[in-house]
Amino acid sequence: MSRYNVKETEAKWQAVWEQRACFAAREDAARPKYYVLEMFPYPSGRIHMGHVRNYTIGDVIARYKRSKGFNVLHPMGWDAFGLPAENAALEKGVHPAKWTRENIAAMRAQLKSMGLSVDWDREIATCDVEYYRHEQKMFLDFYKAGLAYRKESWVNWDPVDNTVLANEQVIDGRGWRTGALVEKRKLSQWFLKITHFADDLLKGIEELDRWPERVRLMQENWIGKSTGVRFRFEIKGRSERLEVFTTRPDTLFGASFAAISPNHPLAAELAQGNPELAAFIAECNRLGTSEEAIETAEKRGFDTGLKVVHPFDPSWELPVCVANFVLMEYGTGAIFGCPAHDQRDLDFARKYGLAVTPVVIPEDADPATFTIGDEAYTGPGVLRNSAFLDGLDVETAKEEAGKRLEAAGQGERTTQYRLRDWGVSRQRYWGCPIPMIHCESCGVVPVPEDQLPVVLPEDVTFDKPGNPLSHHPTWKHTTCPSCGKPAVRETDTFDTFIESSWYPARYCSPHEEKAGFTREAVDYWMPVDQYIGGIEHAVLHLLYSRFWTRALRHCGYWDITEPFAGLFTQGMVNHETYKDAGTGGWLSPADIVKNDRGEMVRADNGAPVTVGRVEKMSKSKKNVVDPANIIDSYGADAARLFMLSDSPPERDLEWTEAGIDGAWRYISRLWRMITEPPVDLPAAGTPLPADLGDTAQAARRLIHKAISGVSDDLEKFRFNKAVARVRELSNALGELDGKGPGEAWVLREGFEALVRMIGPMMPHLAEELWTQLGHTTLLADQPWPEADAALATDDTITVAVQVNGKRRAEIALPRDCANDVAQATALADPNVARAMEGKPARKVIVVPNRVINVVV
RNA sequence: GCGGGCGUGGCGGAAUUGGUAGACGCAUCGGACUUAAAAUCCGAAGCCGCAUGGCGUGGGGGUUCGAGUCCCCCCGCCCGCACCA
Repeated sequence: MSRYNVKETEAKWQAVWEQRACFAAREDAARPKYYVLEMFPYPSGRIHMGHVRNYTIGDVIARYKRSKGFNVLHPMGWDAFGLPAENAALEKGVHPAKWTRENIAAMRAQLKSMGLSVDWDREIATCDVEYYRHEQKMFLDFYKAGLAYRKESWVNWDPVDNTVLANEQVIDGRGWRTGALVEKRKLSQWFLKITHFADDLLKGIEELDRWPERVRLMQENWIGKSTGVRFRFEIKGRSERLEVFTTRPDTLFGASFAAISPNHPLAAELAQGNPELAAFIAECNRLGTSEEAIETAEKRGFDTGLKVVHPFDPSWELPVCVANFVLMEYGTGAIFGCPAHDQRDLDFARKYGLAVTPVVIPEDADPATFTIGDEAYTGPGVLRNSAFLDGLDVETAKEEAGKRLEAAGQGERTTQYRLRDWGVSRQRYWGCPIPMIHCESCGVVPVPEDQLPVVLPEDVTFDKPGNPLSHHPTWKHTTCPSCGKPAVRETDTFDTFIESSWYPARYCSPHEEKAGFTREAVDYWMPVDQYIGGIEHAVLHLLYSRFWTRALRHCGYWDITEPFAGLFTQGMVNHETYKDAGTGGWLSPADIVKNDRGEMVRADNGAPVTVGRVEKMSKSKKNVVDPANIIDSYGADAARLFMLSDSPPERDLEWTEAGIDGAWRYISRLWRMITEPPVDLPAAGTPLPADLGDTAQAARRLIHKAISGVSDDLEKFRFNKAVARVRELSNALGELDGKGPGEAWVLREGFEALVRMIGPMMPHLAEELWTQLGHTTLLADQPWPEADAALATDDTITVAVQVNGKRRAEIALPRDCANDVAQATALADPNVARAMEGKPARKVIVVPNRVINVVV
């Protein structure tokens, strides 16, 4: 019995595919293109199971589409700038560039061991100047087009390290390295005007019909469009006015206060002469901005003593409070409070004894008795107690109130977005330099295009805290392109989301030197037909890419609007967690064994182990399984098969030892079944014999049903079902002894179909079996099998017969047989007759080819 | 709090979208091969019952000839978020 030699076989075919450049993509107008892209990895050093799942899914799609005749582009590269490289420099003294490039080399080898159908000739790394130089040019074009600008913005500042911290480096308000209390500092930073496209980005979501609904929803909420009115209150005794935004101008007659954010300039001004208010503001700021804090926080306010005048009634004055639930970042940082129709305002009013006047009465309520309890009324209704708005419905009243404010010059109807402009400056070394120069006489001057690229210097040191670019002896010193006087370069670098915003385009012409991409290449390949990655990028990366695509169109780079026509978000790879029952410390799966009583114990000392819940693989919980070890012992195909089996790809998957064993067993079984058939198979290409017996005939039906089913499953990314169907077919073929008329021929047909169908999932095994079946071609170049529609549908169908909705019998009927024949056959069945207990059928429902229900 | 999703055997999951619930796999049990074990192969199995049969898709109700699927109420779990005026 020959054993399948995984290691040798997988290495052999990987080499063959590479030598023959099987997966090199060329533009070809004659063939339909298909661009499959998995989110490119950050070169952390080793691949993890999430990568294996991601790239397996992508590779199945890529190989399947290839076999269906598409001209497939399936590239790979590295999201190579970012903070971890700088941390490595600080912790291990390795230069970020060296660390990154070594990681890339290691991970490239690991990815190649998966047998991906990637065009490695198109590999890119975003830290290469050949890559990032092009985004410097794009940024300058955005600047010219008014899409990039500079403004003051807050950063987290670590006073000990004298460095800016990213949000994730701030833990409980302290710097992650120094433990020092983080300060807020204002710095001048670069922003991209994503808000310019707010409405377009929102409208575009409607067209993304191959995106998951929940990602579309998350983006919609993130953009957060609301329409309303911006108007100005007159402040008693002061010359300036208080501007507020509201979506409910219809409820203005129910107003009982105005409130401003603790961070509102007016609050700051008043606090100067009022230590109590200053203390209140400080207290509000202390209260964390975490969701939990906000949720449990009580609505609190501080009466400033100021009064504002109601816009529709000069004799009506409202108190102005500083309130902890008003956000400076949204709208104008000030609101008017209508307790009857807004829950937060109601909570606030109840606490401080302010008036609660209902002005919208539900259609079915009695206006004389309608009152508000502890729940604000936010539904539809008719306006009351509202002067000129009385009797109007909510929508009409909103419009009318808006018009009045506009007519009086007090306000205007506007649209408000939650979306804020994208701050792209990072006070970091390992990123793309922002191509700008600061001149004392000329101010900010863009680097002239002929001086691009601004190359990130690699001769830097990390011995001083802060950004090494600022400490570099020469790099930042230059001359002003405008006046020629000495000037300094911008030492900030770009947010790494910029690199990932346009990399799909770079893959289309990765070696182009003059531009980020050529028009011909992107016109042919873009947009990406299928993008695959984790849900964690649902908002930022995917939204920034959509923005960047629009910004490029705005600047005449191309005509496309959306970078990703289809999006698939895969689930996580999880694993059981283990703790030492005595010490409570986390244990790795590798440290655990089953003892002879079937209990989980420590491998080293036999101590009992508590098995915890199944959770996302993470270093901290030690429930990580290294794919390299798995591929080493079971092979890439087994790992790939496991990733595709059982769990639907969008759901979380639990990695288990038993599961990978099962995958390996199936591979061995297929190998044995096909390399040691029960009878000699006819030569490849032997025509269909005339004398097919019933067994052979039935087996052919199963083969063609499987082809049709698997094709359908792969089209819909239902890989778990495709695997189940493939196994079903191999079970059926395994039962044939090949001795009956035509059976040997059918075995060959079945094996070939099987091998073609596992091609995308287990490409090495499939390629090897293809050779074993006597072919000299490459399976990778073979077309997907075609199902014979006549064979894929049964001509006799087993139909269930129900009596009063309960299944009582099964009968065999010719496909699509006449209803009266079906009915007669059903009623003639003895089990049916018995269940009917001699009563006449009142009604018989016949669902063709499905079910017959007799009602008595 | 708001928004979204989910709940099916011991487990992962399937069910042609209102038509035979439990495909396929894992674990389990029985048998064959073996001195034995492993591997492999064959077979059994939702639950209750010896059986005719009954019960069964988180719980309760409804619509329907027929409900895992549709509607209403409740329970539990997961994810996202922004007190958004």
